[in-house]
Amino acid sequence: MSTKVRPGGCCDVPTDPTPLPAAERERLVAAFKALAEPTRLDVFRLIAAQAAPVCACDVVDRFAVSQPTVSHHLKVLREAGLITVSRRGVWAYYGADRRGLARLRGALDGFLPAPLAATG
Amino acid sequence: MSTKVRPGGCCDVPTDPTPLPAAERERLVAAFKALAEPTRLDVFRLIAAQAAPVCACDVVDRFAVSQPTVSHHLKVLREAGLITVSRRGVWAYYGADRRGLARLRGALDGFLPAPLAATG
DNA sequence: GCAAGACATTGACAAACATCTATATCTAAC
DNA sequence: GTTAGATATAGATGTTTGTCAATGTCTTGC
Repeated sequence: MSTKVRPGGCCDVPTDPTPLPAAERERLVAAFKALAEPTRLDVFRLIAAQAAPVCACDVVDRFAVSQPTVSHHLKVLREAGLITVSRRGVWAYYGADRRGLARLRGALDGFLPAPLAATG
Repeated sequence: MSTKVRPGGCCDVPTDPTPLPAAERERLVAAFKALAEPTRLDVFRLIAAQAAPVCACDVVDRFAVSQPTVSHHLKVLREAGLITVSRRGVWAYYGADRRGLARLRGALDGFLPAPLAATG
């Protein structure tokens, strides 16, 4: 409905968006934040482009920032649920977490109202 | 390919991700950054959930931050290509820019390598 | 023209963050 | 056990950013 006349007469009352649990919202914000930094986005894109997990040393080699900075970015991406890590000996291998990407995509789709999301 | 043996023997050389033009990368980062702030994400969700554009005054009414702060968030979202604004008299109406959302979604899909993106 | 109201801009400030150097931890090889 | 190398953590620093109060701009109605 929402045909209530406003005091100022500017418009109708907006409808409420789909409820978003606090935990899910926090995770979503963390994921967006993780991808919102140029270097970190490139790190993620490198990792996500591989068929197999990438050695951390290769990530360090590819970027113009220091090893601790790369390590920090990897940690942020991991805590955002976008990549996973597995260790073999002294090496750490990072791979894209497809569930994280799927969650992000699902959230994007959920932003639009149902009728419009279907059309375009 | 990429079966080259590394000096350290840790792994294969990672393949290059899909090239991302600087301008497109910048726009992508701006969009992620715009959604990476809790209040701003909620503002966007409110706007995107509507079938028709929302009056700015309604956004101000709904959030616990000041009017200038809301105005700032709206500007960030607009400059990120996620919402558009149209004015009628003294009022400003904000609506979701579906192209911005589509662009974001397309980027997410492009992160994974082709074979995996199809399956997962 | 003037007053009122809606929205945008400015300037200031505290918190968050990306980055570095230095150091710690942990594994493998000898 | 000691050394070397890969990765993670800690502390410091300059920049970015979210927020507010104050003010500016622009439109409407009298």
